[in-house]
Amino acid sequence: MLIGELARQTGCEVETIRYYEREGLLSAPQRSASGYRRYNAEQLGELNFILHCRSLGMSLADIRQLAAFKADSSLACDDINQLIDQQISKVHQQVESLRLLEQQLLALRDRCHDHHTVAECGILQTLVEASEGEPCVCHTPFGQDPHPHHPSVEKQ
Amino acid sequence: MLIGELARQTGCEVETIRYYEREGLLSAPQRSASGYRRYNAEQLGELNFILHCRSLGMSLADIRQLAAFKADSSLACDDINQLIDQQISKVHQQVESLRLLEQQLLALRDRCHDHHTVAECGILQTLVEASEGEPCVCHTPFGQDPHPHHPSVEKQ
DNA sequence: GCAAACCCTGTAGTCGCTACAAGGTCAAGT
DNA sequence: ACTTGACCTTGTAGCGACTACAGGGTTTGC
Ligand SMILES: [Zn+2]
Ligand SMILES: [Zn+2]
Ligand SMILES: [Zn+2]
Ligand SMILES: [Zn+2]
Repeated sequence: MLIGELARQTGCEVETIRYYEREGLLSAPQRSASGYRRYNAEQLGELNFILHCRSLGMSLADIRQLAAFKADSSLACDDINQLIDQQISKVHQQVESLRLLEQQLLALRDRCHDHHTVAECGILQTLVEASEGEPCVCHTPFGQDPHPHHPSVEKQ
Repeated sequence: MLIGELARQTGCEVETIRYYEREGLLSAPQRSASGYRRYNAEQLGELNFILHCRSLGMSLADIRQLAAFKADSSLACDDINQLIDQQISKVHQQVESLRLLEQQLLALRDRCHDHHTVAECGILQTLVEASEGEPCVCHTPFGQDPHPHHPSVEKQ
């Protein structure tokens, strides 16, 4: 199986497969006389493992870890559980901060209903006023502390 | 006001301020004889505007757009509303997919309770089985379609 | 014998910063 | 006058997880 066929079977782009190999996630495949990569069922499994973990939002570093555990099955699995727990709490935090963000955006959106000129747009007014130090609907929707702004979302 | 003072007043890192200037988001400030950037209240407002928008998850491209609107206030504000609407729907989608992700991770986590060896770890077993084409708890928790996996989270 | 479809390597771009390195400037203390 | 340290400057490279070429080689079918 050539790389294009593997890509078709997994739905993964050819360039991404080569990238995973470069990153040491996928073991280097055999090569044909002309240098083409030849894959077998084992590497199909390897790639599907990676894609499955990626679809669970895991980083490539996490996946490398998991693959190492897979290789040495006599180890204790506490580290696996911890890895998943960390992933869960990371995702949970992201959900929470994005939900807050959505509320803030909805409050901001509520400042402009009809279409008129920019000069009268409540959204832009709110944003400008906030930049001048006044409290804003988006960040103080329910009478919370006015400012500071920054750490609403930690990573995007 | 020098760049360090501006950084202190806004909570923004010095390097980030220079980056915003390079990206054309912040207007180039006056310079002292020795080349030091000197800021005034106007640029403090500009930077706070950017930081406020960033804290709402907007991209620098979006902020550039908003700044352009701010400059020409005779335009119709429909584009502003549309920009915010897009931001809302983007964030909403992220929330939804991350919530699904959290459920999937919790289902996976549920496969391993006690600490034992990797060979017996239900989490790793599930991941390996899924990579061999079998349905997995994480992606089919309530009897949904088994596979395909990929587009669970679109951007991270 | 030639075109299309595939494959290869290597490099650079994406986004929003962050972290240097290598140097210049300025105010205070000795 | 000299030194220390805090500040400032530019430029470049790195992060993560790809994506998009450029510039070539190979294979297949007609
Ligand atoms: Zn409006
Ligand atoms: Zn606000
Ligand atoms: Zn376990
Ligand atoms: Zn799954």
